Amino acid sequence: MSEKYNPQAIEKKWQKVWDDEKAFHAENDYTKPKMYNLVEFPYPSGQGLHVGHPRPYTAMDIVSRKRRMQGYNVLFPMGWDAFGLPTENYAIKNHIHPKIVTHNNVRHFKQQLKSIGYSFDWDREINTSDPEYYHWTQWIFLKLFKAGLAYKTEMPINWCTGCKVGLANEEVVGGKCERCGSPVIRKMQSQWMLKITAYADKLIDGLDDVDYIERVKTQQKNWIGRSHGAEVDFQIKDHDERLTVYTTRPDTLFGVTYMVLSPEHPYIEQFKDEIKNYDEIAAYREEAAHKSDFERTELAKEKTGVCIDGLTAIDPVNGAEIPIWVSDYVLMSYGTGAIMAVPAHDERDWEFAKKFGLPIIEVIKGGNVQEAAFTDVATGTLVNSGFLTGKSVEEAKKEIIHYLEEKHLGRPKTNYKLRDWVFSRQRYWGEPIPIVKCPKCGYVPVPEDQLPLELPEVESYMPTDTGESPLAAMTDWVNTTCPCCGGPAKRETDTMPQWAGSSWYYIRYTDPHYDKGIASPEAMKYWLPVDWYNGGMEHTTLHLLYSRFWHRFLYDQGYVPCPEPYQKRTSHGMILGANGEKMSKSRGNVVNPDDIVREYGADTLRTYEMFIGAFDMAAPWKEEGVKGCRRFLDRVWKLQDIVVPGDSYSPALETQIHQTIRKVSNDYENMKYNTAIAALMSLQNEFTKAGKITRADYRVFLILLNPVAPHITEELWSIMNYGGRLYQTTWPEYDEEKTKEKEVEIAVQVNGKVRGKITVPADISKDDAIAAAKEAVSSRLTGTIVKEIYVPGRLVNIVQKNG
RNA sequence: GCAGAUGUGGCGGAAUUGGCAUACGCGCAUGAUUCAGGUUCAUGUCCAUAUUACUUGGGUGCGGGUUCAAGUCCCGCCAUCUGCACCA
Repeated sequence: MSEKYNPQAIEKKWQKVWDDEKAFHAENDYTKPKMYNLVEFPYPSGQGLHVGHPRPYTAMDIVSRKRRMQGYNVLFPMGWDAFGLPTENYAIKNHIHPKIVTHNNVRHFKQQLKSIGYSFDWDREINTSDPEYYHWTQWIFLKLFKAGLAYKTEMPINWCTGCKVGLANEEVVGGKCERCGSPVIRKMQSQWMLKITAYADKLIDGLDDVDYIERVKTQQKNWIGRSHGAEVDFQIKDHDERLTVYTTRPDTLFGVTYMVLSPEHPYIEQFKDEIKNYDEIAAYREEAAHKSDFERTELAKEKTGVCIDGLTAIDPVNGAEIPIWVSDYVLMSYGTGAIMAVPAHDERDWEFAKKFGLPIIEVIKGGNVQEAAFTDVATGTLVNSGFLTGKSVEEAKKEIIHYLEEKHLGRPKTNYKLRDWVFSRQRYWGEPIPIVKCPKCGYVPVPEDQLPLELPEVESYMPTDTGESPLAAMTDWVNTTCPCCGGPAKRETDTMPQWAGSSWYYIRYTDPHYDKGIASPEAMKYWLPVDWYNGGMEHTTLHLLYSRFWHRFLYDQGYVPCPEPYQKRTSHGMILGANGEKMSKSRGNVVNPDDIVREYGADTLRTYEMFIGAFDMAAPWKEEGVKGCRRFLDRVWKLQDIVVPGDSYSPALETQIHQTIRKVSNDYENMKYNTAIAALMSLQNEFTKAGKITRADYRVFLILLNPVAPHITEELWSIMNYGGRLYQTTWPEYDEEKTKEKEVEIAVQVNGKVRGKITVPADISKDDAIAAAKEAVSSRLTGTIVKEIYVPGRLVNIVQKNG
């Protein structure tokens, strides 16, 4: 009789063996077939790992372990996205240097990850807050700057009127500061920006050449939001100036009944003296400044606005005089900050027109525009539209743009919803932006041989009263000389956002200690692109897009060998709390993986995380389910007591074993871990029921289970004396012929309802199958048979008509 | 509001992409083992209905439709979840 399964002892033992043997070291042997598997590196927060982290990590660990056994040189690295706001806030509160906080958190995370037995190559560990790492983050920024893709502009930020600091959106709760409760307003601040919009087309088109799950592609495309439309110029009455708007529907130009300016539109100041109700408009603008873009568009149901008294626009096609309004549903950040409103054919315009009693003119036939906006582009025909009347929407678009171009009243224009990337943070715990501000030379890059520009030690991590970074108080550090003219100058005190370090980390893993560049050309040529990158859906539009942007830029500059960083992208679902809600400290439903490892073992944790449900869907954590997985592993452990000699599979189970090898091999690659485990459970049930298992059966079973539960299988491998290490074994093959059943049970339906079942040879002919089926349900065949359907291996359906 | 997804037993979820709905696991019930509890093992478990039978009917969020056949395809609703650019 075997000893009791004791995961705590077994797991520690094998983790040490793997470490000592450098079992999962990615070799720099560039002649082998490679596979680069990547998971999103964690932000080492003070809370430690929660059970959401192991889901993607275990999934990719399974693929990595399997591929190693199939002969691949696998790179499966791990590191730390270590700069960030919560660490800084913790440091401010507790007066501890963020470096120390980060160090402690990383130590804790690493110990947790090690206890789960991941096959990471720890020799390639990186940390974005390490100067040796951010040296190259800063270097990339300088390249962007020199290419004209980094620039400074005035941007509104969230400003806490109490703390007098800039706040992250997340720190603003209901328009108030999360910490002190004071109102938050939008304040203009000079910010570094990266011109990601210059790469909008490349980022869309690049998606054609990569293997991303469809919803990631769709979401990125929608986020970039490319639309083809036109800019139209409206003359302002009695002035030389024209008001330019962007529209995707120039065909509806005859239906314009008013214009709307964003409250921040420069014309409001420019025409201040002409506007009779300027005070009212200024008050409205003040009010809008308290709302975020999100709130402004969300409050769509209660539209607000003020009509400008004193300015009128002229319709370029029919000369009609059109009133100009100001409303916050128009955003300065999209298009030109002004729109032409066509209430008959746009929902937001329609609601606004209804509320303020503005006219609604139908220009496309098909709906009842007094009841609702008619927005169907496909079927509509133009009416009330002068020379466009009678044309389809498509034709009218072309014609009107042609007309506007000819008269110099407009032009075709492609627009993007994507906005440039705000790259400045007025914070301490981030990469210093390596720029010097010289009164003579302007913004001057720090020479590359002076990188890394290290973060100086400061006394307080609190931003200054003026909203500048804490670095601004470090006069020794701030005051410097201009690298260009040698005169006195000041350093930039803003730091980079956390996204910076994570935008290129996958490059650094290929050669983490290289000191002449981001990584050696040989390492990049061999390892890049990442073959498979798995991460959360929540990173689709920000991190994933930002890193694709940086990579594409580096490619255009000749620094990386391929245009796209990630060949394949998949996404995991969230692990929710037992109550079906997102896990969070405030909801009190967080589960710590340490507790699961301690009570049930890492292999049970891994198995449950994979068995919990479809990998790409959210699933609630249930401790009862964990127990079921532990029971499964207990049964696997006990199989050792019923092993019988035998170099081949049990004849009775041979078909099922070959089927299981096929299913598990395919399911691991297709991220269907739950059904792979279900198939292994079924096989284990068969072994237990049979009361015996041959050495060959057990051997292949252990290999198949190994990627999911590496410790217990390695231990059993050793107990069974199969020789060597399981992790060094070759992945099993299956024989397609041997997966085929000799006999199959098929359903017999009469008029689509199952009325019986028959067992027939798998290769039975259609006629024989139908004949056998008819016999099985003969008592029910009372009418005239009108149709007979045979689906091989599935069913026979006999359709009859009575009477 | 915009964008992306999801909805199947008491619960987590399967279903080869139009072919026997509910695999696998949990829970529960009954029995065995045990002084007992736990563990372990065996059997059963979609709902209703009938039965000393292998009965009959219903059933994949709701309402329609296509088809010999629909969880799967089409049209229209409803509900829930995720993201929205300074959390990462």
